[in-house]
Amino acid sequence: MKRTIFLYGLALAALITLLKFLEYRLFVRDLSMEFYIGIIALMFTVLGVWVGLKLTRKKTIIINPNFQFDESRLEKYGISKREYEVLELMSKGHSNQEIADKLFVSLNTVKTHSSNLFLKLEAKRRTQAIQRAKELALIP
Amino acid sequence: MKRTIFLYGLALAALITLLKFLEYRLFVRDLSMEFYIGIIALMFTVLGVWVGLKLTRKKTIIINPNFQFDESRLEKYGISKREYEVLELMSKGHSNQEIADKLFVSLNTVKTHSSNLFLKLEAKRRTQAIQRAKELALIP
DNA sequence: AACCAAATCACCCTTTCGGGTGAAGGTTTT
DNA sequence: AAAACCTTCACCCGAAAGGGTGATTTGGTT
Repeated sequence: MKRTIFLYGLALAALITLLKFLEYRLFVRDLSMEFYIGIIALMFTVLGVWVGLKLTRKKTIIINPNFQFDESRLEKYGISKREYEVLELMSKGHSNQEIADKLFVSLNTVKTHSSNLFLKLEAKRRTQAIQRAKELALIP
Repeated sequence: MKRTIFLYGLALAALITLLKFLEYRLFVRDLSMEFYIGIIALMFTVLGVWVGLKLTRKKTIIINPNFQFDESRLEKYGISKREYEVLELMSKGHSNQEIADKLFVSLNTVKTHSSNLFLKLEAKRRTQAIQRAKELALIP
């Protein structure tokens, strides 16, 4: 982060130097105003894109490839064991009926669990719930 | 994506209008050159940051950092570009209607694409298709 | 004993999904 | 030109999913 800011300062300094040089050329010679403005706009756009990239790249790494189950995370979101079992099967692509068969409960029960899951994970659909759960490292 | 580019164009147009206005003020009145340059630099930096953010936001959602997109895999399963776009949005938890809105096509079109996807991925449900696609390293 | 959270199930109703089929327009390949 | 493929869209219909509400049982806590 500090390095990014340092590099940003460096780039800024370089830009200003270049600008001053261009400014000199502008007033002494034949460079048109439009060209000058264009250069400035281009340079600062590039600079802005670069800064934007630098500042957001970090968020990419937040999530985990090597999954480690952590029960405290479940408590954090108030997800019970049974709900978690439903969530796991759900993420593997099973239908509610299949989940009901595997857990030896009725279809209605699975629906209740999944409804509660959606509330706790702030999801509207099961695919969204799965996505959320992965982001929260609840499931691999 | 198309929307981003469109908005970018719009923002650019607005900026240029503002620039022309400032340019007028500069030559007719009392605005200093430095001030003018500063405004331009600032505006285009902001624009650049915004564009940078827009272009990288997608990568923020990636769960598996060691994912490498490989087009040959898609060909292996006969998945077209459009179908792949649907698959991506699907895996992010969007409904068919939401996907249709994002891709600027009708709900029926999305259904067709997803049906074809299920055939090609040998899946019965969208959750299963997502699971399969991840196993096949088609999506992160 | 009283209380509470979890788990179970039911019923009703709406929305979303998914399968099947057909079709039109466009591009690429043969 | 014909064939093959992609993309787009439509209609119908049944299956699955999801929301809301209420009820019962059970195990653990107070």
